[in-house]
Amino acid sequence: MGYRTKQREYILSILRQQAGQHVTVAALVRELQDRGTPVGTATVYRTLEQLVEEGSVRKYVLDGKCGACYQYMDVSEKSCQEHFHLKCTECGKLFHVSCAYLNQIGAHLLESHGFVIDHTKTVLYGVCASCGKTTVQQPSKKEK
Amino acid sequence: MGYRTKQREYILSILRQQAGQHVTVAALVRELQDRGTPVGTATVYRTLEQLVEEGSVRKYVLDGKCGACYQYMDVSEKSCQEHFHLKCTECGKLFHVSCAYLNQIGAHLLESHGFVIDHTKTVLYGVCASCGKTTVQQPSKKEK
DNA sequence: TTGCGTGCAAAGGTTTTGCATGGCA
DNA sequence: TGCCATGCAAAACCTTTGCACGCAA
Repeated sequence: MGYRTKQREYILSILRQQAGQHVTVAALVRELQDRGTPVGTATVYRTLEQLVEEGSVRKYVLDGKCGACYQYMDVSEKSCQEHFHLKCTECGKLFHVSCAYLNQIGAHLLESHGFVIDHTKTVLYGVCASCGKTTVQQPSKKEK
Repeated sequence: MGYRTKQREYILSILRQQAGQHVTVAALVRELQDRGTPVGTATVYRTLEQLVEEGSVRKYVLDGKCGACYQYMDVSEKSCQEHFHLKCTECGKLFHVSCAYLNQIGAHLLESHGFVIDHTKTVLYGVCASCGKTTVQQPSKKEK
């Protein structure tokens, strides 16, 4: 589905290169620009939409602040690579955590609670290691 | 924190009445209007922001399409600091889950990842038992 | 040649912000 | 009285859409 155009190749090239990581549309457009292969924003959106549909890319809507994030799933990971996302409420940083222990959670939720977790939309909020050292669980909003 | 203004009361009144349900800012503004107690949109946003901060209200960003959803947590639920919340993306229902297994997660995250999870902000998204029987989690986009 | 893909700009919607005014404490 | 809260409008953003042109098949 879809023609094989150079714009699509440029976009896929970046996505594959950063497979597993989160990329925003803005970052993607900037990178394309920097590489000397600029692609229109609308095209980027339209292409990503298709990729999400066909399952090559996941779309995350972490919070309205900075727009959606897209993540390329390479073939091997597409089915099994399940990891959690931790977002620090202090520094806003996003952590990808994929450890055996956490991976059991999905299975536990399903077996004991009949709940199929969607890693695409789930984000664990809290305070990361570096912020935790200095802060005393104080939800701040002023540091904008 | 914050003055006790009538606008705030109007907003809280609606939120409390629909406790547990999710409300969009647009719907809130419309309802306020219909009740003959209109409140400026900016004020609604600012008030909700405060309520989210103090934990009375939860903010959900399910998909960028229709804006964020807000959900009032009544007092009995507010103190659910030590268990997880599961929200079904199909029926929108919120589940409070507190089992020994899940409670270990907080400890694990802290010990192995230095991450202090905030249960008041964290929601696990997925498909609940009853919805899972019939649905096959298909990311659709057509039903706008 | 056909029709999808692309780019640009404009439109659309949500959320934020600046500023003067009004109300709580 | 001092400050925060409110409202309005404008701005800021992200995303979508219309339309003419270009390119893949």
